[in-house]
Amino acid sequence: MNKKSKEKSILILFGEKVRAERLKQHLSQEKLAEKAGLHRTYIGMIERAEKNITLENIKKIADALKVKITNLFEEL
Amino acid sequence: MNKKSKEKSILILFGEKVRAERLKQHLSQEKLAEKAGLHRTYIGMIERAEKNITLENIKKIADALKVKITNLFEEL
DNA sequence: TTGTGACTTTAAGTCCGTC
DNA sequence: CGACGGACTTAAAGTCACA
Repeated sequence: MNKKSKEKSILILFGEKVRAERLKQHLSQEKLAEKAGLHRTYIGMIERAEKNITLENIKKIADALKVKITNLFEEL
Repeated sequence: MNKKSKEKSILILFGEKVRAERLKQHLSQEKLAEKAGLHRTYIGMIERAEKNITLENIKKIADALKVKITNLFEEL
């Protein structure tokens, strides 16, 4: 899986969801990273769909945002 | 993340969901692997929660099972 | 048909920084 | 605050032989 591939993928949709929810709560990437126990640069990479996130980290982010995982995949 | 850790995690719940759905459709791990474009043993590892699956592979499996991703996280 | 250990390759994920 | 890069460590991806 190439880091630079442009396919309109689930990763992009997921990143958009995370960003939208983060902004709605007025959190910086740094704050969200802190809450999720992840690194600040990594949150940015997820939002830009540069990394293929694992299930456990999906859960950490969902928890940090206080949303259900299903909310992050709504129209899928 | 230790392969042997016993934490009742999201990985276990996900594996159970996949197995339940696979059996409901009377598919072998091998058949599902073929449909998903993944390896036979890998599907087994996912069902037994030995691998922290990434989002793209979650999608492949959901597609192969013809279910929505949200269905695989229903009561989360 | 599935589980498991061993294994190599690739990518996830961290941490430093600059713009 | 966020995008992005380089270098790095750890873990996932992916495969195999055999139980």
